[in-house]
Amino acid sequence: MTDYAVVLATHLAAVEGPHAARDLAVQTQIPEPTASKVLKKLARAGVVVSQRGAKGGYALARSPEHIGVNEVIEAIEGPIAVTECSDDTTDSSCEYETNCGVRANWQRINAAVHKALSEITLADMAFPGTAELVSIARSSNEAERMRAASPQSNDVH
Amino acid sequence: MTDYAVVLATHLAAVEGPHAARDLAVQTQIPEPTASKVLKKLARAGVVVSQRGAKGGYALARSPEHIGVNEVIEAIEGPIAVTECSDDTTDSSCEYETNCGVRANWQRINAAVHKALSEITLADMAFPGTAELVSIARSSNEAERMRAASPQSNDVH
DNA sequence: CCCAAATAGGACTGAAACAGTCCGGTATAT
DNA sequence: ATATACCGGACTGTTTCAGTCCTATTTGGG
Repeated sequence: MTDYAVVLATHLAAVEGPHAARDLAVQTQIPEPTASKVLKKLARAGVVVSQRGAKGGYALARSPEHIGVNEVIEAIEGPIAVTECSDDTTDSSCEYETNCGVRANWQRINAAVHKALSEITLADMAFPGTAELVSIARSSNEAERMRAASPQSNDVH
Repeated sequence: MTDYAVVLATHLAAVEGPHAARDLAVQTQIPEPTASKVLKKLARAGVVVSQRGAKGGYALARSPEHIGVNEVIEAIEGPIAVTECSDDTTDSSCEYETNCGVRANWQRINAAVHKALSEITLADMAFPGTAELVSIARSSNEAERMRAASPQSNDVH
């Protein structure tokens, strides 16, 4: 579902102008009800704006270079997890300092992911420049090495 | 489960020396069978090494500063998703160029996440330096802004 | 003024993933 | 020999998720 959102948002970035949900579904090969659902979430999150009624449709809320893929992903999956250490009365879970230290640092991981994602804009996705294609080629070795490991779920979140 | 892995690995990085699964479970407040399961996966992926038999236990396979959290996370969840466009006969799913272009760029997102995660080592998690604490403070604004959005699942996976 | 087009919102369902547990097997110090 | 501790996998109940469908509500056009 998250990947659908990225595909749809990128398509909106590439073509520009309002699109009916049905048209987008056809053009992106995504089943229509699902595409509609995704677009609703994107609208709710403020990534796209919607126009109801006849001749209505969806369009990006801002210009593609000002929308990071993090916004698209978080619109679908909710905010990247922030494990709060203890907002509860019992701080018993914190009596082991080393463990608590880890949980405090957990947000560093989230921040890193968030930052990495926010640095990729829909403009990058829709109109990849040559400079960035190089960086893709360079990282393809890593990608292939990764593929060897375990065969499990997809999704980013 | 992924967060358990990070907690356990960080604990191994912080203390050093072999630890029995049971001890680790107690020290990290993680239910023992689950901790054991996680450790097995980490061993399988080569993040930690195991010593069987009496006086056995787990220890990091390498020094903490040479193990990125990406290794820990990928050991549990499998490699970060790589949506391959088409290794199939029918290239029908590629007849819409804009759509296919997106899928090609999808791996850029994965690469970015992978890179961000690999730049955080277990040493960073176990012994956070002051310099990096600054970067955490700086990014806490973002974190709080994120919190406002939608109330959904956690996990990084 | 009325109708058709199009989104908003939510209820519902079947399938998949996941956390957590448990057991029989194997290796190894004492 | 024996107690200790990891290895491997099977099993289960819960939860999440993708996908569908139905009923408003809004809006442009004849």
